[in-house]
Amino acid sequence: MSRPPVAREKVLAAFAAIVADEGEQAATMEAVAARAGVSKGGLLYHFGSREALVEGLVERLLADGEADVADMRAAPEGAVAYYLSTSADSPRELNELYVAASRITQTGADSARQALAHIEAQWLRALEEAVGDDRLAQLLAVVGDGLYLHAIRGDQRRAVELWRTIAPVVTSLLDARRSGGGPA
Amino acid sequence: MSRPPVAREKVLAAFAAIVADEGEQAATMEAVAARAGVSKGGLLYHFGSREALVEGLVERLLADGEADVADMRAAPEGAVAYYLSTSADSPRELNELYVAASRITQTGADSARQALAHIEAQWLRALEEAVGDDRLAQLLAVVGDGLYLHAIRGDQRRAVELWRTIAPVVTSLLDARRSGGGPA
DNA sequence: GTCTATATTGCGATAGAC
DNA sequence: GTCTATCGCAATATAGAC
Repeated sequence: MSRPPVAREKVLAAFAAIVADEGEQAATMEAVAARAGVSKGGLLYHFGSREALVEGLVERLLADGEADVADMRAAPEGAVAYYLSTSADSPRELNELYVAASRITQTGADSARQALAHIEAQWLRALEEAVGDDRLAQLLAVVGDGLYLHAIRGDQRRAVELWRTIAPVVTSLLDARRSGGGPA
Repeated sequence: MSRPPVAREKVLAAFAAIVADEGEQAATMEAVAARAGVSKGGLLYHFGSREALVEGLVERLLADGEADVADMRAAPEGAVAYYLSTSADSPRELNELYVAASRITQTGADSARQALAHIEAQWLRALEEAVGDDRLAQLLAVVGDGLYLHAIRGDQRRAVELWRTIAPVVTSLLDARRSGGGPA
């Protein structure tokens, strides 16, 4: 348990990668096996079914999500900037898992939906602590979701472009609110 | 052309409905035919392939999208409120088409991606005209995308909930900006 | 643990009657 | 214009050798 077989990890990484950049339908057992460098039979030794593959991905998403929330709280640029910039373009492996899970959501895997909701709730809590206003935090979370929508659609360039454009607006709005107190 | 057969329309509506609320994989030719009340052969008379079905949906999305942009510009509550509230919960048929197209995007249909980009560009232009600031307009567009992400994931209740929560924040931010001029 | 078959199912698409 | 019947294929999963 503490040291799962290497092949298993490679299979999981291949599955996440194909789902994230070609879609779930492209991630057939054969395609995943080929990308991981094993045979179909070899894959099925580690993951007895396609569903098991999805479950494995969900488990890793939850684990990596916890780590990301910790990074977010400790980020020098602040939790808000960390959250939004990584929503548009996360260099880390979490992005691939998140995009993959978001796509899998659409073919009925309820565990993926729950895992995403779990992580999003934690991101939201960290945002609340950072801005001190739960409704503003929800707005920021929605902005992150909007950036992610483009990443999920496979247009990460557009997501990054959008983030660059709106970042100063978000900053100025937060500043204005902090200094002025703001209505409502 | 001006009066396409009724069966064709019913098939298209069934396809959009199944994709929107059960996912694209569930929308098999047989399932679509059953929901539309025709046989598989009957369906294939109108749409010779699955791809033709997708193209038909894209065409309707573009037509309905134009109509929505017109409604948005004419909305009594203002273009921003119209856009964001309908992002969370559009009572109209457009929502189904938009969600369906967003899902289809993930199985490689490039025409769906292009159609969505086309409509989104028009929404953005209408937002720009309403708020008089192109970067703020992009931020609002991203907020709409974020609300839609939840609708696309099949959790429209959550999308509506989020909109109710953040609506006053958006309003107050817009007001503050309008009266104060705002930095940047 | 990993491989090469192979069984099985479900889908898109065709053919041709009505 | 709509139907029934059927072909061909691709994908999941199994069986059993190595």
